[in-house]
Amino acid sequence: MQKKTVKRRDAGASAPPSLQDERQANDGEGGASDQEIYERIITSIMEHRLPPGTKLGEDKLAKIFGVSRARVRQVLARLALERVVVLHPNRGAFVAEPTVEEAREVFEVRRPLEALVVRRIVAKKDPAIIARLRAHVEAEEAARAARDRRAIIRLSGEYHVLLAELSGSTLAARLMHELASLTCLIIFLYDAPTVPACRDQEHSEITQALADGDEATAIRLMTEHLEHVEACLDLSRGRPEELDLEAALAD
Amino acid sequence: MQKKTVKRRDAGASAPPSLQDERQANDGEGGASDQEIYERIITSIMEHRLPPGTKLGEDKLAKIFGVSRARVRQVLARLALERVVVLHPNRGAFVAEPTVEEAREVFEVRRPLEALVVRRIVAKKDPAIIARLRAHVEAEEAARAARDRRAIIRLSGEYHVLLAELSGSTLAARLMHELASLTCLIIFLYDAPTVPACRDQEHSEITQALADGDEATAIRLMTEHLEHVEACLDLSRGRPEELDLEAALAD
DNA sequence: TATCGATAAATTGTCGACAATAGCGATATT
DNA sequence: AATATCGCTATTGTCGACAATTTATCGATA
Repeated sequence: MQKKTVKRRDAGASAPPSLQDERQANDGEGGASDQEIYERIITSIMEHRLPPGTKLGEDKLAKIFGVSRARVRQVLARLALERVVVLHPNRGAFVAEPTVEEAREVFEVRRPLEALVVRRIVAKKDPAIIARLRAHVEAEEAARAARDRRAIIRLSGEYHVLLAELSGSTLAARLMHELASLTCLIIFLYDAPTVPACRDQEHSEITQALADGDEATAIRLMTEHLEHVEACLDLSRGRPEELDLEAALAD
Repeated sequence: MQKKTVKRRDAGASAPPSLQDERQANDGEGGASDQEIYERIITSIMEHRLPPGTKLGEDKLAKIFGVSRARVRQVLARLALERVVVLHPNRGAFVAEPTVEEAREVFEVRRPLEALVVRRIVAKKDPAIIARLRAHVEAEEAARAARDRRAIIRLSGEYHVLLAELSGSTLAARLMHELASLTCLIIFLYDAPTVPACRDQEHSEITQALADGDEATAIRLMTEHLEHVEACLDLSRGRPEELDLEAALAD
């Protein structure tokens, strides 16, 4: 057992704010750190490569990431606390399937939280913040131009996380990270087939209002943006499976 | 004592099966559940029996609760994710010491969140909810009459958690639970020696406004309540230790 | 005597092994 | 032939032991 694993785990309490999508070849051999495993899993979930309901077997993940099962277990526990996965006792971990109620609650909490973030950003009046926001919006537009739907959804959520991080409130950033992950799951579960594709435009407009220091407009645009996203969802019916099951039994 | 090179710890042959009997270690069963351990620790933290900065040794907690270290470790990890404890790598777990910035962020997020909860409660118009709130306020008054300052602080925070739970939003309840725990830590760290003792009164008034279905008044009272609590704190200076250290070094 | 270095002790991090439980398939029975 | 029961397998839950790192103590030396 002479693995030269010189893992530097610095500051477990500080979450790296920067979000990077590096698909490093740590599959099979070479250990991955907890943070890497966490980000790989949650990115896959946000991009819907792991659909809601997917079983996340501990042994399989351990093999995939080339680490021990205990490590995977820790990451799974963290994801469960963030409600991105659910843990069934003695059954294992599954990608969460938020109910309609939970979906509404997420948007309900996000509205005032996003307004708070916007107020903080406007109060800062920092050109560097605007620059980073513009760069992110450009990345979103690039993904949209490339028709990379998965990246579009993920980047769209990450815009709000970036906003919260740049606002300077670590608490708001943490909450937004969790809510954005859940929102990605919700969108994939309930989004109507017709993609509105209006979100990039709105992110750009919000960024512009922030650049102008127009707080009222920024908050209004943000609120409308969230309402648009929620309106594009089909929350009138239950989960697909539940609906199918009910319908099948009704016949 | 002729233990010169004793590396194995099982050499003593002291049977560990029933060491540290389970007098108050476990809450009734042969072993404490994760949830029980979690609640015991967080209640102690909220009541300031575990002051900020206290080291939470894994082995000690394992002995105290009569469970294995792995179990304690899980609970500690959960508390760390809730930011009630901080984990220093290779150093252990400590009760968190929120900074002034973090304290302000907590109140900043609580304000709109509490308003959201109040709106939900008013919309429900459920007499059972009012009854439970009144019962809780009575418990607060009883603790106040008994001069049980620790219980007062804990119950004061739990009033808001109860409010969020009764509002029907599991998400809001979860967030409020975390924010209330942090608020308890903040109050113990920064509360001025002069106890205002105005909180019970305000909880009662808020409950009355909710009973009347007066949303505007309830939100106003709640907002003012939070502002009062925050105003009673001494957030103008840093943490006591930091302040002392800085002052000492300045000379 | 004070500072620096080395050794010792205690605590945390990690892992593999064992036990328990749920799911599934085979089998036998009505 | 359909169903209920029993046993098997695969996966999760738990634990104790080992390794690594930090902290404390002690001794040597200038």
